[in-house]
Amino acid sequence: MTTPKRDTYTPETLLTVAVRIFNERGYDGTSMEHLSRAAGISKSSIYHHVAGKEELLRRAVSRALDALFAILDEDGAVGGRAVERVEYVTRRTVEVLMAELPYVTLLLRVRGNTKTERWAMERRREFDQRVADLLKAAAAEGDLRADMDTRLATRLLFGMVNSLVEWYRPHAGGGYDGEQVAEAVVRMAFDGLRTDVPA
Amino acid sequence: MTTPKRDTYTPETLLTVAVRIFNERGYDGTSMEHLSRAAGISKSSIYHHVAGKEELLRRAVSRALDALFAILDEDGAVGGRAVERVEYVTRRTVEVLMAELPYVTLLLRVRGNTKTERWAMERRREFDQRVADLLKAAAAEGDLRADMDTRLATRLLFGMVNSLVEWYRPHAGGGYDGEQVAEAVVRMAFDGLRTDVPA
DNA sequence: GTCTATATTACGATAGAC
DNA sequence: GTCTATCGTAATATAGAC
Repeated sequence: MTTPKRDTYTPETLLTVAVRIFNERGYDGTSMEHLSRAAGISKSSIYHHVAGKEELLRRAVSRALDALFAILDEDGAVGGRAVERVEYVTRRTVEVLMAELPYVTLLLRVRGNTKTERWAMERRREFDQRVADLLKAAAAEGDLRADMDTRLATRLLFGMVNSLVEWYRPHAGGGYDGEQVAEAVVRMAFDGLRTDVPA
Repeated sequence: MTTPKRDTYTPETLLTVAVRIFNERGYDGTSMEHLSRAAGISKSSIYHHVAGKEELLRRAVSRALDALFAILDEDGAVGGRAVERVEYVTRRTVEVLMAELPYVTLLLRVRGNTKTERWAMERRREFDQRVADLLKAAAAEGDLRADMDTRLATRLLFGMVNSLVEWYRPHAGGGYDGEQVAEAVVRMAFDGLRTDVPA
């Protein structure tokens, strides 16, 4: 079994450090020198574990993408009324985003300067398209307001969800509970901020 | 008067080119060589117009910040019921974001690696705080749902608004009308996506 | 105002010792 | 597995001609 012997790096433990620095400085703003100082080993030692900077990026965004796509295969995302599936995917995306925060953060900030970045952007677009199809189905079933374009609604909804990476921090002093955030996102998106008044 | 004589660059016209490339490749991912090729002049010619890369960034984020702060001084943001002021600021922020799209985009993506970036982030936090105070007042007046933390609501609301920079493009083929987008944001944020049902 | 040429530093990555 | 030393390239910025 994989006993955590400590001390020496593996590609996975090195990735944890690298992703943190990538998110602090941006991928392009992070040099191997920055990574080596944060990891406490020399630049050349990093190359013993991974092929280079771009492999670290590829491992990170893959992890984020795998976690996001897995949502779409869960029971709550494949059965029942479309509007229920949309709510389910929304809530689960918030949860995955918080559970895999640094990896998803990196994914959402990729600019497309390298082959790895362009591949990540393309897979992310696929995920967005799958979600957009869900909203379209919910609108067709009459459960979403008809006066709003579904593609636009998808973008706003997931713009709100994805914005979590800009401020959500686990365990922070004034931090929010994960469940509280997911609930707030769903409430605001589907029922709105305004005090309920009789229609 | 400032006749647009064409052809030769000014700091302002150069900024237009630079901001576009900054947004395509990211600020750190953009070299002076990239800028010189995009502008059609040599690297050294750029230094004739501006002190360097960071001055271009400073000019860009200043323009974005000035436009955003100006909203808070407009009539609709200072008078009347707080919830009306929140709606006004939300709508106007969407409009400013679309009108100054490349500049605001750059502002929202700075990471804090340089003094200019840290200054921009600090001013942006001030703006966010001013908006958060507005929502707090609206909640105190009973016009926003009481079961949601106002700081959290502010973050979600402006997360949604700011996400526009990730996809909104003016004049695009399948593009949205600016007014339509602003209306959709306000509708979704305050009334929710769901079909209205009697309370 | 724009250019070519270049100084200087930083970068990603490798070689080879221990 | 980690290190020091270094290679080759690309970065920001400047010098000086036109």
